[in-house]
Amino acid sequence: MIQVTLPDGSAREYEAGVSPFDIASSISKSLAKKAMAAKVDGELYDLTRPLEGDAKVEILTSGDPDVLFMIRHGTAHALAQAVQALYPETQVTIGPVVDDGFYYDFAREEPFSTDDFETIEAKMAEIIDEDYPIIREVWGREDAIKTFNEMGETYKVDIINDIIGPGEPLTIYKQGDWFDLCRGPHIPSTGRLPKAFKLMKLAGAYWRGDSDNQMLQRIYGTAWENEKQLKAHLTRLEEAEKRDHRKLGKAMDLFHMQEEGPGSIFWHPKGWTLFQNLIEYMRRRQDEAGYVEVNTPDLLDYSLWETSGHAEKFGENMYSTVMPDNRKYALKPMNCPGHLQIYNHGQRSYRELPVLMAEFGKVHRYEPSGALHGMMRVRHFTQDDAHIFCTPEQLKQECLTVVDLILDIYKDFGFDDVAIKFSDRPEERIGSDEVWDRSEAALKNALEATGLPYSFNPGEGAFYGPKLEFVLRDAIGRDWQCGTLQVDFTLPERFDSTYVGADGERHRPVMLHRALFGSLERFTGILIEHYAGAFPMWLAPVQVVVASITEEHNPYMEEVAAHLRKQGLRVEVDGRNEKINYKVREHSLQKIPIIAVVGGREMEERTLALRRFGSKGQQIIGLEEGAEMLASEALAPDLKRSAG
RNA sequence: GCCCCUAUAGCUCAGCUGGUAGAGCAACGGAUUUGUAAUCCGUAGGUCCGCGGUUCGAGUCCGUGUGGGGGCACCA
Repeated sequence: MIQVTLPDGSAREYEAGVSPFDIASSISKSLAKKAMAAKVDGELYDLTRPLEGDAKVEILTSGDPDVLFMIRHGTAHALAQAVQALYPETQVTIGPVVDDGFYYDFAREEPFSTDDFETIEAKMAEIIDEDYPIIREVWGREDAIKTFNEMGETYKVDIINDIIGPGEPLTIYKQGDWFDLCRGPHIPSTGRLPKAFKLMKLAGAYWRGDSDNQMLQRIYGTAWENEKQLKAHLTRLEEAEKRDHRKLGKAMDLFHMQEEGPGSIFWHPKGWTLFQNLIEYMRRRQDEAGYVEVNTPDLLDYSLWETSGHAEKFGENMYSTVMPDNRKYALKPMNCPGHLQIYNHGQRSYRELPVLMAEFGKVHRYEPSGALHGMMRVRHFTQDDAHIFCTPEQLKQECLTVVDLILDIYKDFGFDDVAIKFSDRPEERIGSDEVWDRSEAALKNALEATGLPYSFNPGEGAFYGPKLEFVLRDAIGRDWQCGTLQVDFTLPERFDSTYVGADGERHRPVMLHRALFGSLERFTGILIEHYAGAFPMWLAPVQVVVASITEEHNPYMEEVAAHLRKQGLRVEVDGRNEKINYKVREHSLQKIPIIAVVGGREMEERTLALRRFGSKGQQIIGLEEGAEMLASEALAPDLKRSAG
């Protein structure tokens, strides 16, 4: 007997052997027409596949996130069918659903071009118009391998041989004369695809994600339930493009990059102010949290990284050179060995622990050329790095404190939605399994004590220890991995770090690696995009522009500027012989938080006419009072809090 | 690193199928002295990314290098 829950919440019963589609038809013609898929006992299920026994069935129609998933998957199949119809020499591989759409990977000698997209899209539309029923079949292993081999679809054969377990059924989905090996499920016919799709981009991708394998051609597409959603999505992409930090960095004169320094940033005065604001803020927060700040050499003997194990794993990515003294030096790619040297300098007592050692450390990494991306991934960057040396007993508390600090700091930038990922031992690692057992347990234990939700990234830990990653969601919903917290029992061992315990014996400290912003360069880039260049006053490189109506008012303008600067505000003046409209436009485009206009009235009454970014009104306020008000508005969030 | 795309003035871009470069903004000079998102006129500005090739002739076609973009792989 089959129990069915209807969209209105009521329930009916059916005999086994009917399909969800039969059920939908028995309820109403319109439901049968709208139905896209079913959920059977909570699992997605083909609408037209007969039900075998007792089951709880739900009929899914548009508006359901699972339906969108099915639409995207169906559109991926339409893409593959269209491509093979147009370019028969093409082999298909896989075509999964991803965020906002889908992709399909093809193998073909000749490269596709985005110029082909129009042709392919038209063919896809044709396939949808044909309304081919999508039919599920279960094939025998031998048959499937034989068939795909005969067709020259070697990748499908690989999938059957290497990926699908021997016990698993091989399902084939047919639409018209085309079919694909696919786990399914699928919507009942191509005609139900909404045609709200668009092929987006072309990319290379390694077969099975392995850089030793052949490179395939990937076509990305986006697909939605209707034209309106598709349009909205495309608009979102345009909006995101407008806030691109590379674009805004140029337009706002924050930084530039050039050919001679691939992956390195030339900070212009305004960008550097922004950068320094972040450092000052972090320095205050760390001071408050009991950190001490240090500075260690950028250039050190290579042997330190041989000791740490970084040379073996990342030697290729280190800038190193042999100097005339015949010693090999390296630009530090991370600060850990430096901090261990300071920790090891002299004898440590348990009474000193924990030691919280912070450094705004510039590091150099020869990142693969293809990885470089604006200021988000560079070869020369600054970490807000710190290492916490503590006793095993202190470990949990220290982890908890770091997590609290990270989340609290992100809040000050409006990042309230932060996801935490826990990564355990990778395949390539140092340290014994016993040590990994301990460090993973310790970190997990601390994480669970926070009570925060987290996800699990198996095998993604650092080579010396497990890690937490903090992923924040920006103003337009994009995710960025920034902070990290790693537990390390191994490097203290390798560098023979010790402390003397209460028992008078030497013990091994535990080392925590943590960064909150991660890379200052990257974090600055994220902030540019998050705020779309309209920084809150405390971060803005220029907080106030004082603009005169005519040159006659320039002396008062200078007086006002001097007054505001005395309050610690970052002020520029605009006394050019231009219309006030022109000046307001220019500084609004530069997203200056406050434009203070001064003309005859203001000069006379010793006032300011303030215009705030994003609002058109003006506020008339006395010079003294206005300066004080602006100064308090310009305080960093932590200073605002302590000012009460 | 791999695949595809791409490089023209400080910036954003135009330059059809090969015939020795053009616009807007910015800059500079002048006029204008202006009340909350572009005042007018004028001037100057380019090894068309580097190198090599094809051609009578290359910004344009081909090769190669470098940078950049979109992905993949990588990410201490």
